[in-house]
Amino acid sequence: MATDDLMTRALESLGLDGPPSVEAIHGLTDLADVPESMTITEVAGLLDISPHTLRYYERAGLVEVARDSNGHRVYDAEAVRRLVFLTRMRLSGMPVRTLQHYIALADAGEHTVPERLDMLLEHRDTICRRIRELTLSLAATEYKIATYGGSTGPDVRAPAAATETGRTA
Amino acid sequence: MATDDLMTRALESLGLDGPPSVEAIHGLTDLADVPESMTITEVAGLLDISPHTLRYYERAGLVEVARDSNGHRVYDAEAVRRLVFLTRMRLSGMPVRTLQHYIALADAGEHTVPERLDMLLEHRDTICRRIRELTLSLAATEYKIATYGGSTGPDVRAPAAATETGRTA
DNA sequence: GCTTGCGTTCGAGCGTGCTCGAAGTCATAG
DNA sequence: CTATGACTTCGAGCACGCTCGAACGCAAGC
Repeated sequence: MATDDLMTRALESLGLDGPPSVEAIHGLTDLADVPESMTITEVAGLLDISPHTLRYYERAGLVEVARDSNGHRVYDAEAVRRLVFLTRMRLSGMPVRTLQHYIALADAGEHTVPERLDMLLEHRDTICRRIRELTLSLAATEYKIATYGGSTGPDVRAPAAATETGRTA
Repeated sequence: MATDDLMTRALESLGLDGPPSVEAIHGLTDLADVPESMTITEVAGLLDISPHTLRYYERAGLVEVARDSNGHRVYDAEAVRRLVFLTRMRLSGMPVRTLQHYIALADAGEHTVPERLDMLLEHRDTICRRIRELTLSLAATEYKIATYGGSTGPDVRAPAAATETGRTA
């Protein structure tokens, strides 16, 4: 069996064949419809995280959020945009510690732009590495599924000697 | 700016353009050169994890490892192959709990093959989802890098109204 | 007036996955 | 004879990222 095919199929099964422009631009711009101000549950719903987590982020110093007359949080567009960024970064694996550093820089002013840019570049590399790792793991998993015999190792060599359990469907 | 280009560049920067057959087959078969038996540090070196972690996996019931006359662990080829599988799965995000379940099934015998296969299929889907997530995050990060202005949000709309910090290099 | 509901603060707790330290055993080197 | 060093077991500790519970506040509805 051609291993190129294997990898190709693995990549195809991701659904990355066609131009994903619609998805992509949505992922990038779904923050265009941010209202003037939102409650904590609204933001939680928007970002698909819990109010608990939002309060945690605030405690961690990642966002400042104003209060209304009742002491309830009022998220303005700025805060929501920041949170969109933060959750994106979290989702792609950036640690909270790193985000704290980033935010501290952002709040420190313009002159920290180069360092922030460096952080983003490094994070980009991290994501790339991770995707490569996952792609390889995916190929390995596909392979194991395809040749499944029940042994814990793929048993790459041993074309006719199924030692433990023989089944190749 | 064309968002297709953005995504395309993002994908290209992964280095997935050419056929990665060599890499792939290596990732799949580097367990072919497994010696008859290995010490804990050798296995740790092979898998790039710590001896501590190997003992932890054993305590967790993920592998059984024999001892020599000194009470030192002796990893046979079977154990090493299993550990290769386990670390691959861990690396791709499968929880230890799930692996415990999988291993329990594998040790339970042939009749658990369908369930094990199901687990692998599900894990494959999980990896695919994760890769898609990361790919999107990568595109977003690339975008933010490209349009970097220092604000926390990408500021997709607002071509001339830089509210916080105006800089678009 | 009282309940219901949605919010608040604070600190503690938890699940995951290691990671470490202490105390001991053995084998080889000097 | 005694280090030195690689290994053992056991239980505890830790970093991370939430997640939760308790006690409270306010505002609208019955």
